[in-house]
This record gives sequence, structure tokens and C-alpha cells, in this order.
Amino acid sequence: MSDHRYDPETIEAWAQSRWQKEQVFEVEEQDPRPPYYVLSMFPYPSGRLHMGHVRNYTIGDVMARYRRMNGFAVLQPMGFDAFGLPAENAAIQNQTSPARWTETNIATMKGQLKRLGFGYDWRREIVTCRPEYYRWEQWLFIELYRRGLAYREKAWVNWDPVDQTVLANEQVIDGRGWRSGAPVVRREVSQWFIRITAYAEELLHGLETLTGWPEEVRRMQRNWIGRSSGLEIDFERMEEAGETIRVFTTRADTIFGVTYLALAPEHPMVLEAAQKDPAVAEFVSKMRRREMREAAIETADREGVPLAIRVRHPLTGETLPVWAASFVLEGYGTGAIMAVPAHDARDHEFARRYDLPIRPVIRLSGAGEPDPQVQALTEEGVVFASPGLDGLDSAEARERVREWLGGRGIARPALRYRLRDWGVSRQRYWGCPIPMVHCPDCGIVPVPAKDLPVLLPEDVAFSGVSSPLTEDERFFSTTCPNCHRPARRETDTFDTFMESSWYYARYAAYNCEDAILDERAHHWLPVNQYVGGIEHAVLHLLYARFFHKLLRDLGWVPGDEPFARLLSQGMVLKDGAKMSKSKGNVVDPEAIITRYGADTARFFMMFAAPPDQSLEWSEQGVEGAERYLKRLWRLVDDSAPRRSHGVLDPEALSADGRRLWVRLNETIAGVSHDYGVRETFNTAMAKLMELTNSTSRFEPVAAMDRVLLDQVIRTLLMLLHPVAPHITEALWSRMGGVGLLALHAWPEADPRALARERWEIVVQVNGKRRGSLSVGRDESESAIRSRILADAALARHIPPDGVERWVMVPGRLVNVVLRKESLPP
RNA sequence: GCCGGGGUGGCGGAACUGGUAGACGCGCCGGACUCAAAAUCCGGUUGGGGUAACUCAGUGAGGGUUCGAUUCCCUCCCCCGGCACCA
Repeated sequence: MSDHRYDPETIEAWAQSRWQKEQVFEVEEQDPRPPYYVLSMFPYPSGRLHMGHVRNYTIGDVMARYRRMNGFAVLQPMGFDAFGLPAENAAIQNQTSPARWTETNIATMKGQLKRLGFGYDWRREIVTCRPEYYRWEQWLFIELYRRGLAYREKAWVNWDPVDQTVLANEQVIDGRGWRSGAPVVRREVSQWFIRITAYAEELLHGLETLTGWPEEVRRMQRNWIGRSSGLEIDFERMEEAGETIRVFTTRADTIFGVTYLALAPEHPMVLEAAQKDPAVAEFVSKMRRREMREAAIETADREGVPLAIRVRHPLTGETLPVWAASFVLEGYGTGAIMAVPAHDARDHEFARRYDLPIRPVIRLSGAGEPDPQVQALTEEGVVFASPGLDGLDSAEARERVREWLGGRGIARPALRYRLRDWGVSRQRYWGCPIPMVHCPDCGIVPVPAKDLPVLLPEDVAFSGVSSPLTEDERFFSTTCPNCHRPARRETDTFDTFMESSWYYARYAAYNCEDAILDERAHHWLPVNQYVGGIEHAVLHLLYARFFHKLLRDLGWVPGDEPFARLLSQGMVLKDGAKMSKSKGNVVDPEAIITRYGADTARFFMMFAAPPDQSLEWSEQGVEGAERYLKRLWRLVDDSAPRRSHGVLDPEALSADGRRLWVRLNETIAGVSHDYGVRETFNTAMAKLMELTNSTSRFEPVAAMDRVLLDQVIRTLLMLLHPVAPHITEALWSRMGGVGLLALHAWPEADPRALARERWEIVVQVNGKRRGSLSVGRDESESAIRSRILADAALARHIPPDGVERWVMVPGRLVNVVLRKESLPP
């Protein structure tokens, strides 16, 4: 450490070996410091780290190091979300096995994570494709099955008729299979589901307790769960006495506006009609070819076909037509709706297209409402043209309809959720085997706990078309655990969201061999701070919250929620677009580390944007970060002859010294607030740069100034350490600092320096800035007023007797409001 | 289409609770050092008008509330994320 040049490669290796030797990042439950759990979303081992990872993990590491310096026993683990589709794709492309490909990638990425200086307790590493992890996922699934929370049902999948395989949505491009190019059809397959809807209400209400989460994420989850309370109404079929069509509606107040019923293309009555009516059959088969993605369905043309079914309106007795319609979703409500084109946008569009009547029954109290024949009026309002409801507002009318129809037994209140049960079966190889056996005699039988894990065979022939598990007799051929006769193993694997739904808990009990978790989960959970991409705002975070509640009900984890605080970080962009191979705008983190060092990469990431917003990558910005770190290095070296170690007495400072001392303490307070409360690391870095600039310019005059200079620089190193840990650790050592900076206590601001005597306040006239004024702490408002009127430059803008009123904001500004008539025309 | 977020100098961004718009950095311009260049240091840098003091305009567009709006409300435009089998 005697080189005078800033050489990141040397000092970063040096600092990392010091931390490792001192086991700074390895924590035990017996640690006397209070526990604090910082977690970053683990990566999929795609090959190499990308900038999004670097940003995510830098944020997490900054938070972890900040809390450690504030006296916490910080747990910060890392692992790999190692099952998934890309391994299968790569395996086909490179003629390797998914297991080997994955393990190679993990080794590469782990090396990259270490080079970046992230402080992980690597003893706790989790790799989800290893049996010691997934065996407990299988165990948990069986527990859920026994409790009725896992069940089997048919569901639609994308089917490639040429490759004879199930496709992920991602593998369907413009309705065709990505490899075969054949038009994709949908097919119904029996699959496993987990009953997340049983927890819908709790998942919804739990959001209110998550005050440490961004409001937008909570809002997205609330909307995703989509609780709606309404009415189920039975419409009697005219031609089949006693048969009814059950619809779900939240707008029973518009019941007199119903002009037709619409059924989902998959509705049983539609399928029945298709057997007799070729036009319906044609429509159903067309719908079967459409994409499964909600976005595709919602943006497609709203089309339909009339059915030879008529229903009776329960209140008017009128005959209504029934249609099959593309925009009605089989999975939501009852798969059938009462259409009110005057007051629903989709019903309206459909009615216009097929020339169905539009009957308005709601108007707004205010004037200027649109013509319902032209545009649907979807707001609530006052009911008209509805005998018995006229003049009621929407809520009252709904209540009355509920009473009427409820009394006749043809309607009942119903709660519906947009949230659907979670389909966890995947017809794929590289995933966790579902631990079930299909026995011809006993039906579905779970694998006994003593036989877990069901190992995923790794020496398989991998064609890439169908899952090797379905062709590997050694795998699927087994005996029934119940009757011991020949049986077939389940060959589907789990959705990879399963692994990422409980890994946060397993880190605490990473090496527990005889149970899914142990008491260590109670010590560390909930995660105090979770950090990850905004793209996981709904699915992953909802599934993990759900699993936490399942594990809680089984007694394995404390509390109702897994993540107390959440930071959703924004994307890393280049030229305004997400970095991707197809756009050719990828910047490899390793190349950046090699050229500039980890600290520069980390500093740039934190400085360039607030963590929750997207970050624009800029090579010149990186150079700026490097320049700053070099300047800091030089500051420590160049200032050596001018500073001395000692006890600071602010009274003995020169005037300049006193100013620097005030600035130092304002920086401590501000940066601590930025790190710990606001989580805006970019503003913290700006404050540190400002302090660095002031310090470089500072020339000690008094003897005490030299002590101050020493203290300012030491403090600067502490404040910067979470972001740029290597250079600060090295400079700390050069300055003769005691112990490791990584374990040093966080500095505290001296309240004496923060107590201000005077402020600079702004003077406005009619809201326009006209100057400023230095005001003492105890100066009265009337004294300030007189001084403004006495100040020629300010009074110039104020006509005599023209003041209407004074707006005085203490410590900030004065706004002089002028009388209108005193203004020039 | 639906849900969520964003739009501020040439660029990334700051302004935390409605109170100085443009902190900090990049880039650019000028200067110092140098035979020269790089590196480094110093100064300037929202736009218009003015030698200047100063002055007018200005936070995606339009409107509103307010003494005062980047911040709150309404309408609209554009970009990004999610939409259940990518992770």
C-alpha cells in the first residue's frame, strides 16, 4: 500500500482479501448486535452478469454496509435461481446438458460478484437446481396437497402441432411456434394448481401493513388481485325450461340497460352450440388458435357469433339474444356477462359492430354528458328508464336490485377476484420434479417423505422438442407408494417461480438437513430490506408473500409478511433502450471493472440516477466517476503534510475552518438521511463530491484547522465507504486508521455545527424573485418588512402604499403581494 | 386494451412538506501548466434582449386552483415496465 497512484486492481484485491480474512460478512445468530437482513433478488445464471444485476446488487450492498456501520449484524446472502427455460435452449444450441451449462455459468457469475466487492455470506449460497434445495420444495408441495391447497385441473396451454410440444408464451411469436413456425393451437391439459385464491383476501389486506413498500407496487398488487363485489344473476333460458345462464356483474344498477348476454368462447354452452351450428364451431376453433396472453386478447378485435339461445330478462320479461364473444374471459366470474352497451366500453364496441341495441339507463347529475349511442358512459350516476329504480343513485339501485332478485332466488351477492389460482405445472425438463405418482388403481399418490427428493436425472438425451422426462423410463417408471404395483411418475416440473417464492427463508437455515427451515428463520425474518427490479412488482412478489403465509400457517416462519421494506430499482438503459443482445447495446460489466475498477462502476451506478428510476448508461459518466475517485486519492496524499491527528475543538478554528466544519456536519446529516431514509444514493454522492471540492480548496491557517482537515477526510472515507468500499478501505489504511473501515462506526453530526444563526431568505414581489436578504434567527417579521422597504434594490419594485399583503415563510422567503390598482397596465 | 411509472439545459440528473428551477456530474467554451499533447487545475455555460446593471420567457402540450406550481386538480401527447408458461 505504498504506491502513490490510484490502482484499483491492486487495492480491490487487497481490500477483498482483508474482508475475507476478517470474515466481515459472515454472521451468526449468536451475534450480540441486532440482526438486519438485506436481500437482493438472486439472478438467473444466464452466463454473465449484466448491468441490471450490478445495479441491483450495488444498491443492496450499499444498504448492507450502511447498516453494518450503524451497528447491525447484517445478513446479506446470495444464490442462483437456477432452473428455467434458457438452460434448455442453450443445451440444444451448444450440445451440452442444462446442468453443466448452469453450473459453468454460476461459477463465472460468482467470480464476477466477488470482483465487485459485494459483501455476501457465501456459506449460505443457495442454488435452486440442487437436490438439497428442491427436495424441500417437493416436501412443501405435498404438505399443501394434503391440506387441499394443491389440486389438479385442466388448463389451456400453447401447443405446437409440429414439434408436438407445449410452448411458453415467450416461444409463441405472432401466433406461431418459434422453432417450427407452425400455427400454435391451444390444448387442454391436466395440471397442478395451488390455491392462491384462498389467500386473496389476506394478500389484499396485508398490503395495507406494508408501509415500507413503494405505493405503486402495492397499487399494482391490489389491482392484480382485483377484488370486486357484485351480483350473480341467473337468466332463464327461453327454449330450455328450468335452464339458466349465470352471469356476474358489478353494475346491477344498469340491469334495465341489458340488451344481450355474452359468453366466453370456452363456455360449456358455447361448446354445446358448436356441435350443432357450423358458424359457432368455426368461431370456437378460431378462438382456439388465438394467443393466450391477456394483452393479445384485449387488443384483438372484439368479435363474436350469435347463438341460437334466448334468455328472459328477469325484470322486464323481454327476450334477449345470447352471443359468444371474444372479450369475455372464461377464467373470470362465471364466463358470462350481461351486456350493457350504454354503460360499458367493451359491450358498446361489440354492440356497434353487430348492430345490437344500446339502451341508456344512467345519467350524470351534471350537464354536458356524452351521447351513449356514440360513447359508453361508464361512470356511476342517477338511474332512469328503469321502473322502480328511477331517480336512485347507482349504489342505491344496486341494493334494490339485490333485494328484488335475491328475494326471488335468482341472484345472490358474490365476491370475485381477478386473481386466479396459480398453475404450477410445466411440461419441461429443467425444473423441479413434481413429487407425485399416478397409479392405475390408487389414482394420484404423493411420494412419501422418506423417498424425497425425486431427483431430476441429469444424464439425459436432450432433443429440445419434448421433455426427456417423458421418454426416460428409468425416471417415470416406478411403483405406487400405496399398493406397490407399477405406476407412472409425474413428468411435469414446477414453475420456476416456486423456487424463488421461499428462497429468502432458506438462506437463514441454509444447511438444515432434516427440515425445510429451523429456528434460525425466526431469528432473521422478515427480510428487513429487499431490493429488486420493478418488473417483479406483481408476480414474484405476490407469490413470495403467498408462500410466506403458507409457511407461517405450517409454523415455519414468523409474522405475516416476508419483506418489511422493498426497493424496486429501475432498469439500466443505453441510448434510451433496455440493454439487449438483439439491440446490440449491451455493455459487459466485467469489461468495465477491468478497465475502471469495481468502485468506479459502483459509484457511477449510484450517482447517475435515483435507484427507483431508470438509469441511462454513459461511458463518459463512468469516466467522471473514475475522475472523482482519483481526486479523492490525490486529496489524501496531497493533504498529508497539512493535516494532523488530534481532538477537534471547533472554538479554535479559523473562520474558513469553521465554515468547513459546518459543511462537514451538514454533509454527515444529509448523507445519513439520504442513505438511511430517502434511499437516494445519487444525492448522497453529490453531497460527498461537494464536500470533497470544499476540502481540496481548504488551506489550514490555525493549528486546529489541520486537525479539522484530518477529520474531514476520515469522515469522507466513512461516508463513501458503502458505495466505494475498496478505495476507502485502502485510504483509511494509508491514513493510519484503526481496524477495518468496513467495521467502523458510522459518523454522527455535531449538533453545535447544525444550529444556524442566520439564513439567506428570498424576497419575491408578486411571486417573482427580486433579491435576497440575510436574516438573523431572532429577527421579527416587522423588522424584516422594514428592511425590505429600506433596501433600494428591492423597494424599487414596490410602489409606495402598494402592498396588499405580506406572505412570510420563516427561514425561507417573503412574498410581497401588491394591490392590483398599483400595478402598471 | 387494462394496470403502474416517467417526461426538467446539449446529456444524466437536483429541487425532500406548494416557497430561489437547473445542486452534483458529463459535454462544450475560455484560461493556466507544457516545446506540444494527454492528464491536472482555474473560470464560464437554460434560452431571448442588453456593453452592463438588469430584464423577459422557461420544467412534454393545453387549461385550472393558489400570494406563489417541476410539485396539487382536469384533458391530451409521447416513452418505459407488467399483464399470469421469460426470469
